[in-house]
Amino acid sequence: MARKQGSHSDITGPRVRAAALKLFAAHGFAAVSMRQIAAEVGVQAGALYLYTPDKQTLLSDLLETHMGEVLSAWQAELPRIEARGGGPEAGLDAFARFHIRFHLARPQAVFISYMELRNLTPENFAKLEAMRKQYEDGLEQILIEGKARGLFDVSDTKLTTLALISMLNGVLTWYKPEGRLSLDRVESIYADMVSKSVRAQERSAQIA
Amino acid sequence: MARKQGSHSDITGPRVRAAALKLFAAHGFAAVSMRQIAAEVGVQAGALYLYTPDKQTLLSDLLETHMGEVLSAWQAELPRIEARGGGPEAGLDAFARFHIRFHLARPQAVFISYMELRNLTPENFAKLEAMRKQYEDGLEQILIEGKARGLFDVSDTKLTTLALISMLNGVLTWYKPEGRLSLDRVESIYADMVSKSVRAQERSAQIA
DNA sequence: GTCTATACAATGATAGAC
DNA sequence: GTCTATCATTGTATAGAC
Repeated sequence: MARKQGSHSDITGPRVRAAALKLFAAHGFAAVSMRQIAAEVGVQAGALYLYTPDKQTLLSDLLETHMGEVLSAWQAELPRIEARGGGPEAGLDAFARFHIRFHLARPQAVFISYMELRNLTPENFAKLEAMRKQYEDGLEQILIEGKARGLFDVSDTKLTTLALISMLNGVLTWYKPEGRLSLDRVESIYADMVSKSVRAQERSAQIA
Repeated sequence: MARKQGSHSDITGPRVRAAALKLFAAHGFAAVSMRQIAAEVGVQAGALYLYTPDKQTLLSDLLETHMGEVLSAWQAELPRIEARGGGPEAGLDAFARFHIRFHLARPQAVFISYMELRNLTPENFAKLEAMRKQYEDGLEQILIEGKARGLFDVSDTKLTTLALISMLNGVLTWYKPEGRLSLDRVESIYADMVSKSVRAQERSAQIA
């Protein structure tokens, strides 16, 4: 029989995206059906097409929204770095802590951002790649400046940028909020490893 | 004993696994159909079931074979570490270089080993996790020994193990054999970052 | 051992009733 | 705006011919 008649487009739209995000993160884009998403929302499959032209667009909207949030959140972080002196060391520490904190607060969006890129159309993929590159460039600039000042010993800033981000992303694969380590502790350990891995050697014995 | 004209089980079996590996890595387990795998091999879909009971087993066989190769290859590497003195510093360097080299030689298998774990049945997943843990323990033992000797400054060996492996795995996302950096160079840069990120501070100025 | 043929559920997406 | 009903297609897997 006829179920609810109410107009819910303003609330159902976000719920559709939330359900898709949750299910894509849990099972993968290709493994999740529109019917599953609809069931999670509590509507029929056909109703989803009021909120997205197709499944592919639903995915790319989630990814673009996420990367947009990453970029603007990092922009918002920059004044805080200046307040700490603004040098490359402060910047690198801030980047590591920001990355850990922000990503752990949005594990599902981060997860699909790294897993489901290949399910995007070439156009959508290119747009996401450009945003990701912009974020990476923020870190690389810090490395470049630190290297120029002799603070960092980095032979290849591009490679090092990617290596550091990979290390930081790894936290997603194991971190559990109820685990033995607090978020602050995890942040500090990672920030310390990042810092040490690029720091120029103080004059002292090298290992053989 | 009637001779058959197309007896190829000894060659078709490996080709089925090779095709599945290639397609799973390229598009994801859930996105690849048995029909696609069959087309890649050049047989009909039904013929695949001569070589695997089902799609899920095809995946878990690929992953278990790969992890078995990782473990035995690392075992084979241990004598080489002894030859270099056998200390934690030599061990850590050897691990980083081994991991980079071995993984870059099998990018597809490594890729699905990290991406498709969630598509395994709980039993198959548990088996794979145990093998992965065994590999990680090899690295953690090096860190534990280095920490005990005062060579490494590592506050949490488990977390550091995961962070280092994440960093090393990252090479897969960007390395191209025809790129601007040689494999040796990449190996060296990563091994250097790994080494520095855990090395105990020589006495000298700390950053503020 | 490999094929064709097929079973039969599930998929993404659309049309039209209310 | 949501529903039911439906479309063409594709999914995994099996049966039986040769």
